[in-house]
Amino acid sequence: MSSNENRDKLIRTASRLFRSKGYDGVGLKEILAAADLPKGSLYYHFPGGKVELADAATRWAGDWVARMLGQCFETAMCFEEGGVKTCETLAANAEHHNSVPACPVVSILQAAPSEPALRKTAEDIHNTWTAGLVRQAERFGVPDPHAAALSLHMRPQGAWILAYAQQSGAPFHQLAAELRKATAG
Amino acid sequence: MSSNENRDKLIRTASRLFRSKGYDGVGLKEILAAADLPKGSLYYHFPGGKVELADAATRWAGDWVARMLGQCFETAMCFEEGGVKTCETLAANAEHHNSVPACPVVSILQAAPSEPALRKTAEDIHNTWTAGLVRQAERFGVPDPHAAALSLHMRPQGAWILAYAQQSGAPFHQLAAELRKATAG
DNA sequence: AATTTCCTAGACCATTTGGTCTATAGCGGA
DNA sequence: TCCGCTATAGACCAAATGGTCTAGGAAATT
Repeated sequence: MSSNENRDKLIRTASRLFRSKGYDGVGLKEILAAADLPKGSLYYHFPGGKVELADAATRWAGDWVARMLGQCFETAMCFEEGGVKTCETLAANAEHHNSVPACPVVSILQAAPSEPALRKTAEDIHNTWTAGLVRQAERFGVPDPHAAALSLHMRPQGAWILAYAQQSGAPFHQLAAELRKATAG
Repeated sequence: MSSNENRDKLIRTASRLFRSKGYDGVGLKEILAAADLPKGSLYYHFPGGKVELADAATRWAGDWVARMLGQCFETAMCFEEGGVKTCETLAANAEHHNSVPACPVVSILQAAPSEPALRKTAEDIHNTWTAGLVRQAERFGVPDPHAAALSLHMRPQGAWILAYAQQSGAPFHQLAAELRKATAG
């Protein structure tokens, strides 16, 4: 068995489950059953146990989001359009999978008080996202790039909470429409 | 012992802990220790156990938010100002307690897949908030009240996530400033 | 063929989980 | 005084939790 195959399977499975039920809502038992792997594999690949696995899974999903953000903004004609594309991508994903997983960072955030490592992970990922948005805002010559980046971090984040709550892509579409109006008007 | 005294203490304690560590991140043991009450009291007041307690705690906190929203908008001169006041209130709370608890609904949302009752609770509270915002938007003669209400639900929700993540009121201030600018310009 | 390395397999452990159940303390009314 | 009700008190339970540890299989290296 190529080592990384099962390691990656653990990461993908864990990410999916954590994003659906939260860090504390998922047991190792459930993750291992879903990945069809024994406990030995987990503790071989992740000696740090559940926390290390969650860390890896969250960074993996966080990178996916960062890349997605990059693509949405690279192909956009202005800053707001990047936000629109982001929302549409998140909505499309929701509709494709017929379910809305939580933002990967949010799914581990509640465990932060008990697991300091995860707080650090969440902070790192948020910083990456914000830094990327700042860069894009600067690229488009937005007046206050930092404020614009924070704004475009907050708004999809809020839409994501509502989308997760009602398990629907509608809030993403709502936000996309709103951002589109801001561009035109 | 007046019955409702300890019942309320359980609700307040549970709400605080759930909002800090999430539904699955808090055990009954911890709640009872924090409230200094035995298990018998919990199951007397809440025969449904943890779920019923979480339900009561979330509705209690959700009502607080709804009343807060009401006050912020009643005393405002326009719709956006209501949003500004809401953000400032949330920021003030964060700074007063030197900690940012999660939105009460968010704190139980991740348990929804396993506990359908809590999904219903979350939905009810979100509907209450949105309905209140729609009413206010109508009162101020906002063009599209429903869209405006959803927008002003999403945005503080997103700010709340960031505030919770970095345990700081700053995101609320950032959003308040942004909304203030939208009023003026 | 023997050895070494990598990874899987899962038994086993102490602790904690949510939940049930019985006993009883305190008190108001008869 | 005795009763009956409310509420507390916590022992107790089966199941699940995250984590450790030993054994072994598979394949590459010698």
